[in-house]
Amino acid sequence: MRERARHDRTTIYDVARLAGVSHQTVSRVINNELGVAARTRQRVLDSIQQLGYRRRSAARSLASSTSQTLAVLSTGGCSYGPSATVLGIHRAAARHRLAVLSSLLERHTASAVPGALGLLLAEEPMALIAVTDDEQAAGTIARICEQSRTPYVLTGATPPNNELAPHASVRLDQETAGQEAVEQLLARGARRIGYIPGPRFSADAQSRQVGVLRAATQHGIPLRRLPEGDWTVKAGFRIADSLRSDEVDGIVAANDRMAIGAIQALQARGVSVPGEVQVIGFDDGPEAALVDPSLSSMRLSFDLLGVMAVRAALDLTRGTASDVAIRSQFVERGSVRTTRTSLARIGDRRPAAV
Amino acid sequence: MRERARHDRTTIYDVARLAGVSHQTVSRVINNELGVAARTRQRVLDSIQQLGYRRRSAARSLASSTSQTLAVLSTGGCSYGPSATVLGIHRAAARHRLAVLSSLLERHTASAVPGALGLLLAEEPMALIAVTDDEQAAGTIARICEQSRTPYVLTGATPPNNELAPHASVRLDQETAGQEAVEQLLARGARRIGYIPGPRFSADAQSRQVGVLRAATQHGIPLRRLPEGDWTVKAGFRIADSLRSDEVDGIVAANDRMAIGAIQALQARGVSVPGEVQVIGFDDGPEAALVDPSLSSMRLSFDLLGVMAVRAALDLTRGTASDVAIRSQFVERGSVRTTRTSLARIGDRRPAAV
DNA sequence: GAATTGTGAGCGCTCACAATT
DNA sequence: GAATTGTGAGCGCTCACAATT
Repeated sequence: MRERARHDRTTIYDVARLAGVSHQTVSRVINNELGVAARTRQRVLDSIQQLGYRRRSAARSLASSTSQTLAVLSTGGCSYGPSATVLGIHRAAARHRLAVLSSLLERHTASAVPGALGLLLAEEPMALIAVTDDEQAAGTIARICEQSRTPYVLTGATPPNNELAPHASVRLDQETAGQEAVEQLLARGARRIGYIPGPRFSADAQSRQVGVLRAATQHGIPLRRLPEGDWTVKAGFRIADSLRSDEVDGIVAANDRMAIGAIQALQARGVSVPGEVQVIGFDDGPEAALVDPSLSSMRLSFDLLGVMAVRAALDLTRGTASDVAIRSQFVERGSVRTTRTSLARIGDRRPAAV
Repeated sequence: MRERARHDRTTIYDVARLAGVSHQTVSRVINNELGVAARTRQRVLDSIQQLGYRRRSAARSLASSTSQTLAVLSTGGCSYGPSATVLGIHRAAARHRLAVLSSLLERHTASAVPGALGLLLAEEPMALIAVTDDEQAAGTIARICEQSRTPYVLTGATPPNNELAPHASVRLDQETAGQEAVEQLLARGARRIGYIPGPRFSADAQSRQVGVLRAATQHGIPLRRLPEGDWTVKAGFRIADSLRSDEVDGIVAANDRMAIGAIQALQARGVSVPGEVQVIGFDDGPEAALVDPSLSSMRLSFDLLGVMAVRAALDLTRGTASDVAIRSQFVERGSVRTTRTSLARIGDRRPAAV
């Protein structure tokens, strides 16, 4: 035998020796397999305890060609939605006793996606969950996963048509949310509605816009489409500031930040919110409740999105591909006027989902 | 040879055959080792490219008993500080081409720490970084890491005295930040300063308080210590609301949220901020700039904290233990009065760090 | 025959050393 | 002798099967 640094690590062989069984029996016990006599199992468990044995997952992965690891790639930095989604993924993964390997990138670092993905895939995760609303990044992720035959779940972006690797899509039903945002303003008496869209590259922004436009069409009201913003407060301010007085009596912004900026611009010009202009944002992030007036917003269940993404990933490994859309919820706050009439009639037209 | 499902996976042996070299030479190339002839290296690289070979990290870990993986355990949920720290860790890890295995828990889930840690340690990370300001959680983490001889880095909590496993501490210099917050108010004419502390279990809250109290003592001003809050806007509101009029002309709150709540309470009673009471928070999170008046805050470089934590973790694996404190920065906004006099004289007394 | 336990090879790398140029 | 390349065992598990109760 060669001279190799002898580690003091305990292996299943040590446990087996102490328990007086074979290594395979120990393997059966740590994998909770059936067909081990209760007494034997107990002896093995005692030995594990006594020696402080802990299974080496690298050895297991290598031998079984499977891992108990989920990979997560997010391009959302530390902004609220992506963070909450990633947190939901972790909660669900912990419940299934899966390890989570993650790579968090910031927006506009698409060039870093292949490198990050390579690092993740080297660990051979059972599946990869992409948390991104950047269509280009999602495309890159899908392509590389297809190449390496890694099952993947997209949250927020459009799934491709490829079929080399199993994949699924979990998303928030942003279209319906966009539609409801407009309908909430209509129900509150607004008739000249302006829409501040999010950036073109964002799938989220696109679907919200589709819903907004659809609502306007369906209800036969003109929609004032404002310039595209980049999600920031500053952009919301600038865009709302360019409006002529009286041009709108309601504003839907594609996210909370831009809605907050819009409110600030209106207030700076002495326009009352919600008296003269009502405003609704998207996300219902933590800042929505803090501003004055507090911001009404379409609440998107990012946490649930993460949980469903894990479920979809596990389904994939069992051969089932899912395509889930999660419903949003209107949160009424100070930036809109209260309404006495029930909105049920308008709201109920939406298709059920989840 | 037994019948075993033959995977189509390419290994270094496949690469070696194609390149006409031994598997060891391939290993040398993929590990960037010296002493491989340039021509040979190129042939191997070409073969890797051609076959789409990707190293299996499980095999590498098993054979070398080392991994290129960093484990991260956070108890901060998706709130700003912890998220930004975790993001910083990811940025730095990516730069070093390290995989990141993470477990994100929410506050008050201390009971989940051992389970989460077990899952992480099974992967045998080169080191673990704890992102928590919960002393109890940090204690548990330290104990378990010591047991399994895993190097660990604490961010935000106090390191223990154990010496079984190498460990380091990286933190934000919260004491100095607390001191400066008070001094900024003093420099702006405030003389009756109230302090809203964070929860007792939080190490962050404790160090901020130490600095605040020290500043008051040093400058010989009375400090009105208010009841302890739980970081929420609501707590800040409640605590500030319990103040008698004129009791304070300056408030330092242990975080932005509580500071925002305090401002709202004051404004609700018709007290002008910053006219009658000036307010300073901690964190400089995204909400600080959004409220009205915008909130002055002690900016803590969470991102840098994460980056330094990775550096400390790498140092640990080379046998160096570091203990780093990162300086904070005052961000002046609308919730304090402007001052014409330079603050350099008061500010300069602080010891240099990082 | 059913339930339980054991045997030995193999997963894909790295390590220590040997062999070749 | 220095630079480069090769050999075979071993890391700690699981797999497929065999052997035992």
